[in-house]
Amino acid sequence: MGDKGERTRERILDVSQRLILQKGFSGVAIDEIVYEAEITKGGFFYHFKNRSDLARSLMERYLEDDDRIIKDLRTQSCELVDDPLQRVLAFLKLYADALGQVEEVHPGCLVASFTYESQQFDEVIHEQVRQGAESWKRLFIEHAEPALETHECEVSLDDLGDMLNAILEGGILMSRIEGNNAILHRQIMLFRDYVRRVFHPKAA
Amino acid sequence: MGDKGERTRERILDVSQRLILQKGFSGVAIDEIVYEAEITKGGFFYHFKNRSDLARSLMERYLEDDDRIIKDLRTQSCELVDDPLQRVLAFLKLYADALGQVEEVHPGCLVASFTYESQQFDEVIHEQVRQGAESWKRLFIEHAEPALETHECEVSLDDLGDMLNAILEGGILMSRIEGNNAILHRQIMLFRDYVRRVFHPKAA
DNA sequence: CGGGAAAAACCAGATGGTCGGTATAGTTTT
DNA sequence: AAAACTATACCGACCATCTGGTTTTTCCCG
Repeated sequence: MGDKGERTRERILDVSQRLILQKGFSGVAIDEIVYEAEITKGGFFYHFKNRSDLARSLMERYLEDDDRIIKDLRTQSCELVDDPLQRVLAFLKLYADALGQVEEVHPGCLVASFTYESQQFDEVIHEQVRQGAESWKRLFIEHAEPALETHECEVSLDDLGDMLNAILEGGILMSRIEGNNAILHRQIMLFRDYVRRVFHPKAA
Repeated sequence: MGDKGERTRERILDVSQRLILQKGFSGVAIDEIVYEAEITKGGFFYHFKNRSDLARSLMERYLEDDDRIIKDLRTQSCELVDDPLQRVLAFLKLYADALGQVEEVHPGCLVASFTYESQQFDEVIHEQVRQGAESWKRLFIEHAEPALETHECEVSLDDLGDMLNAILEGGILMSRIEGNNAILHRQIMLFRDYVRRVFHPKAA
């Protein structure tokens, strides 16, 4: 199988992502990536045209992975319960567990990292970041929409989608600052509690 | 007044903060700061020992400013209403308006910026960041505590404090991504709505 | 199935540039 | 006279990128 190159490429991406989330994109030298990935500089530039290309590839992979994870949890939640609102609540519990119940602290979100260095990147990456955030929001909204058939919601799903994104990003940040991943878990559960409170069964 | 030096120092800090929030700490060269602040390199190093010193001074000033702003809003809210819970809600409305009702998008938070480049900084700055986040949280908790005399709260104030921090940081991030500061305003108002829902008057 | 050419994957090293920081000597402002 | 700079030069480290060569893998032909 001709996947040796692919494996090296993935290793470069893994190492890069880890380093970037700790030091910021501009704070990571290619020399450092090359050293940690146990390749040479030539090897790096065989796989990536330049720094920008690395950034674009990283974000692409990150968003794809994230999308898959969220969709998996959504599917799981649908298999667990039938009621649309309960599915949303189950989904949020699964999400909280997935992100918050690991020992180590969350490594950070590439979307946040790149946003705080936005002027270093070209318009292609800005668009990737926007699409990513919008995609997360839409996944939540689509999952929550069926619940509107049987329930009234006091808040717009649009605002709730933004709120989930904000809580996630903010929760990751606070967890990193405190070195305590439990914060992230609890914050998602608080959001879940809020969702529970703003939905009311429709009076038939 | 012998504050010419102080004014230059402040100008350097202003320029640095603006640039860092756009490009990240590692992404900003001292040469660039020097150019934008219309001084020379010698002038820069007259005011700051080195890069680390700049970072520490920036964070120090940022936290002091932020602390003052929050305390002002808290005082304002106390002048507006008497009921402890209403004061918290008024405070959050004032906060939302202050941060969210400006035309331009929020420039970003230095605490978040530094956290996403944490490995670039020494332990002194890590401690500043931790203290900063804890300070914001404590200011909210102290402001909300009197409400517990007359009301029951279904959620711990500790968790609510973390939630406010998370919503703020996450809201700032989402606003920047979308280029729309209204998101930040609405997210703080959603948090306010949550606070309203978890507090119940005590049955005398 | 095996050898060999082509293509893919990777290495070693050089280049030109940038950056943080230092140093020095002088000038303006307070 | 002290504080607050300017002007300029310099250094060593670092850094992105390129060139040209080498190894490894693939795969096709016999």
